[in-house]
Amino acid sequence: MEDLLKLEKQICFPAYAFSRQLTNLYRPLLDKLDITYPQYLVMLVLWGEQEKTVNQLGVKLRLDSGTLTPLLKRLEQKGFVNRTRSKQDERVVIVSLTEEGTKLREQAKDIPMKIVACLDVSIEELLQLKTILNKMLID
Amino acid sequence: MEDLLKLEKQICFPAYAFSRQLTNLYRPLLDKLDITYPQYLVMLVLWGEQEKTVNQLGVKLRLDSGTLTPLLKRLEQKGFVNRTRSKQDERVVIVSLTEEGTKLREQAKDIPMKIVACLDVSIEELLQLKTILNKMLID
DNA sequence: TCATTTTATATTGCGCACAATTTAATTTAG
DNA sequence: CTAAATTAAATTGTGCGCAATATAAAATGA
Repeated sequence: MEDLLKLEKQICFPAYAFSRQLTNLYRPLLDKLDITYPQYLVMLVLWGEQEKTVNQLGVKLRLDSGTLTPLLKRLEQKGFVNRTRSKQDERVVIVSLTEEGTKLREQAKDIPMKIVACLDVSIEELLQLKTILNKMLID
Repeated sequence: MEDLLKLEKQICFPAYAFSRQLTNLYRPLLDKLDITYPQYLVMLVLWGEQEKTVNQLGVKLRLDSGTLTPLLKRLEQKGFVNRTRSKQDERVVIVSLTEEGTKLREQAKDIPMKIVACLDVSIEELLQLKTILNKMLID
């Protein structure tokens, strides 16, 4: 008789609520760096790789130019990234870290730890969650 | 040496990406009912309980009036819900299903099945995911 | 070669999310 | 009983997300 049209039966609602809860947990920490959670994700990529095209960022973060272009302009305005057209291909925009953007990493280094502490579950469960989620991500 | 400031090391990014992937999976199905995913969540609650105040919806869905008020106005405009002030307490707005809103349930009944089919993982893993996520939801 | 197609980014428009503030009704305390 | 505090929604403003479209540069092909 199980009625799948019950909020309590849904898997999708917890995923949606959890995702929002996460960005709310990040908010006070990221406020100190003057960036938002999606902006932080871009910075994470750039801290790892120095520079990326808009397209490459989009593939990594699963976001399109409609989201990234204005977001990157805001990061540029804050002075954390540069946006320059590629000389070889004028269509391509290369996003790179400024000195300020590079330095920001220092202030961000203990954020992951603090977030995990908030979540108050075991590392095993976190890894388990990550494994399942990654498996469920299509592509 | 593990560098937690790596996108690949983050648990939060898969959660964020998965949540967006879900609403993208729902979109083509919900387009046919002319509602969005957050609107669908409101309908789920009302299909179960007939009527709720804005506050009660907010508690269940973890959304505030800043999000719900305009969303509910859109559902009202589509003819799926009524919004009426409580006679006992004029501050309270009661949201209830219209006949159209009630009928919409019929068209939604196989959506959960279709979504699960898209995800292509075992029921056990889904339940495991749901358990962990619910555990991680604070409150 | 030069029109056609493809690709990369940008723009527009809509609907969330959420912080901060406002408005108005109810509760409470003195 | 009334001033102060609390509560419920609404409003305002900012930043995503994403569909749809536009723009412009590069690649392809007859």
